[in-house]
Amino acid sequence: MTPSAPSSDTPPSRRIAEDLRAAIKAGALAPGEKLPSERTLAERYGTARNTAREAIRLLSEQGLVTARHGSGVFVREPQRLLRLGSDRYSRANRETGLTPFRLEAKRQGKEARIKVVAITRERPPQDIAERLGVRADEESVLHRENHYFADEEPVQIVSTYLRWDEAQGTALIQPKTGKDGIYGRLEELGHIMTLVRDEITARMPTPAEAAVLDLPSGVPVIEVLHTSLDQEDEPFEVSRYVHRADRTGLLYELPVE
Amino acid sequence: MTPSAPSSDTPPSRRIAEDLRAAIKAGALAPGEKLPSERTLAERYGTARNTAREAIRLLSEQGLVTARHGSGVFVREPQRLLRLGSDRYSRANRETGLTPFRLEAKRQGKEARIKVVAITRERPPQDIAERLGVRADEESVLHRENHYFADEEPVQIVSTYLRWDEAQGTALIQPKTGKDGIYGRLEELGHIMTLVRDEITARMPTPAEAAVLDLPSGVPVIEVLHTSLDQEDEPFEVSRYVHRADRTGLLYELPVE
DNA sequence: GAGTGGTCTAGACCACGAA
DNA sequence: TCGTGGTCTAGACCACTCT
Repeated sequence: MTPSAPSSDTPPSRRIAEDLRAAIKAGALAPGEKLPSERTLAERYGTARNTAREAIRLLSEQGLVTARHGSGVFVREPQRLLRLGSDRYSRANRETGLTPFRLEAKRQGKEARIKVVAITRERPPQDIAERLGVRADEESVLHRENHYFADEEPVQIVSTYLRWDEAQGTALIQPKTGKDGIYGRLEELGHIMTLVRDEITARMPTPAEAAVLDLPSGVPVIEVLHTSLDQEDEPFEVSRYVHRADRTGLLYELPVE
Repeated sequence: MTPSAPSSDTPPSRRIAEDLRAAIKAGALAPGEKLPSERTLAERYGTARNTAREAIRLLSEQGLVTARHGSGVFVREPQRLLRLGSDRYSRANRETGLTPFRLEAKRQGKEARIKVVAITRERPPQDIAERLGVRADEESVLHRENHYFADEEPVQIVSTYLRWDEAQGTALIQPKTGKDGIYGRLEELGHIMTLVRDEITARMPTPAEAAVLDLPSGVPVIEVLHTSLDQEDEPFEVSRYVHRADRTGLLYELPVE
């Protein structure tokens, strides 16, 4: 709103950043376009290269530009979002034979791929244990970790936790869980999904997440802690979704009253 | 996961950052605790001060630490989240006489304050116009902008958009909208809220938002584009919520099928 | 006043990408 | 090969906080 006068006392690095930001917002620097090089900016503003570099760092922290080593700094292109709707858990969608992720990817003409990273018995993290109703000090859960790709680009990390005593010896500990996926198997175990609870936060990625998701700086992740409750209001599955925020939108539709 | 061996070829700044990150995760550096000063780190690792500084910058980008000018760099303390539940739009809650925000703040023993920043007639942004079903090339909406504070700390920016032709001349253009707030007035205009649609994304804040919300670096915002639909499935109110992500969690509970 | 982070300089060498 | 960003050095001065 108030441009707050990038006046004389604002340091050069911010001045440069302000100018570039304005140029980007005004469209003078279009998405995908290359910014002047650090050395050029430095000369143009009569500063040291590090000062121009600091300006660009500020922009990249804001998610406006991405540096590509060896080739330049570019205005980031707005990404089309994968819209994950609140109907993604519904049985109707399940019966298409496509998982919600595949469905959404297909809608955008992208190829979905899911990589099974790990299927292990573990001690659950505290927040998972609380929600699943199991002990955090025992190896009480089966942990399935998957990475999801759209057109070979990683877009989400999913960690699913199930009670070990239920999963043990079933297809749930196999890479391929069969028709309708894990929810199909869980239904056979007597769990009809009747209510889901999604707890949503956002934060900056850990270095490990940034590596897996191939995240440039200035892109946060959305974390969804998802709990499935059955016909007896018992939680039977908890998952942690970590989405790259520049590729993902969530959509919740709910009746009021 | 794989610590990926912070080996000999990783640059000193990352090495320092890795070490500090490990110390924080292990609890050797507790939340609220002060890190060694940049000059101390530089000496300890035998580098220039700028290199130690770069390490700290990496951590602050990850949201792990906050620098306080003149006093030091501190491990960020986990904040208790304001949990905004999907029942926040329900009439039942409305009838407590407290807005959802006041309700949640009260639950945490915090004092809520709402500041009316602007009430103006405007041309709506494109995304708002689409959802409200009005023209984007005319001054077709009333825009109410509010800032929300918990214990005098800003936590969200809310921009509410209503059709100008409806709002004009009613209490909706007043700072105080009367009993049950704007939804009370909109109900008098014949709009019963029957369905809400929330579209959720996360991103880094703009400089203006960072200023209003008093955001340290490494803290993203959650943006919720909220649409209220009435008994005829017509949208009658669209709001954009911008929450600081380190203070806000969203909670959606929904029946399946 | 002493110690802290914030900003800047004027260099240097390296790693990567495109031609 | 050349231009780009990535990292680093060894200084400097300023602005802020705390005591």
